[in-house]
Amino acid sequence: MNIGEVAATYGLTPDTLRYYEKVGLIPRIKRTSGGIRDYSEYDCGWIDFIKCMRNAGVQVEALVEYVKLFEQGDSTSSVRKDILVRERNRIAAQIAEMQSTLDRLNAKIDRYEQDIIPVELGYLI
Amino acid sequence: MNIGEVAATYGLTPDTLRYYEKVGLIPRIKRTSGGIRDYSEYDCGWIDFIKCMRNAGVQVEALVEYVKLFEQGDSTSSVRKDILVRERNRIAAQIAEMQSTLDRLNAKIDRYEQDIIPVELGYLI
DNA sequence: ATAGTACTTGGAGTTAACTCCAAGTCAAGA
DNA sequence: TCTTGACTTGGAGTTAACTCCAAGTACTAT
Repeated sequence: MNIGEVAATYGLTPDTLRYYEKVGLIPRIKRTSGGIRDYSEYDCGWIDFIKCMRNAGVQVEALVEYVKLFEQGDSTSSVRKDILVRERNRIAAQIAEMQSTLDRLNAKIDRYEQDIIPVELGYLI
Repeated sequence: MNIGEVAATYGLTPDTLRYYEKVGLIPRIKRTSGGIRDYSEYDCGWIDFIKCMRNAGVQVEALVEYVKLFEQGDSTSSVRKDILVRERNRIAAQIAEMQSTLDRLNAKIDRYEQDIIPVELGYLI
């Protein structure tokens, strides 16, 4: 698969894929004899994983760290796990925060729907 | 309350509060005779609301739009509600996305804990 | 009265994560 | 073979959301 096909498949742009490779967010992609990137299934697996993590707000830097350790082999397994645990916790905390904002927004929308006249601070805004 | 106290109360910096006011994310704050910002309870209510929304990832621009409409009075009520609904839906979608990433991460962490040797794509990364 | 700290402003600088550009190369169809 | 569109690179530009700075003013404690 060339870069355009991969980009279309995963809903990214070729520029983003090159950027990801440049900063080490995905391993270096092999080139054809003409110098064009040829993505393997393994590469696509990484892209899928990275896309999933980025969509959840995991920072590029954390993922770069993970990829780097992964390439260093089995000995880095426990550090890698620590990174995953740390990011998992971050995401869980973020979900909790967003859930409470969601509740607050729903309450506010309800008041808009019931045409409640704002009378005190909590209802005002 | 002056800017330092409000910043400490809400875990923001004075610079951030000035920035929020500058771009219209909170209404303009009244000044003392000496020109120093004096935050009322009403102002703090806004700050609390804005902080909550920002923590959930609602964009500054969307909130500016909301505040602007709010200042225009009751006639903008339904447009304001639409903004809230739109942002509510965005947050709900984002929570769903993060939840699925969380599940994936948890599965991956489990495999790390069980020392499962990566054999195929899904397990590899 | 004075020292010290926190406040004011306009505007410049920073960071993350892309996104775009120019100049050139490769590959597939007519 | 030629055209056309996608690919290559290094590097510059963009956007959002702050964050910092300089020069000056205001309040607070001694």
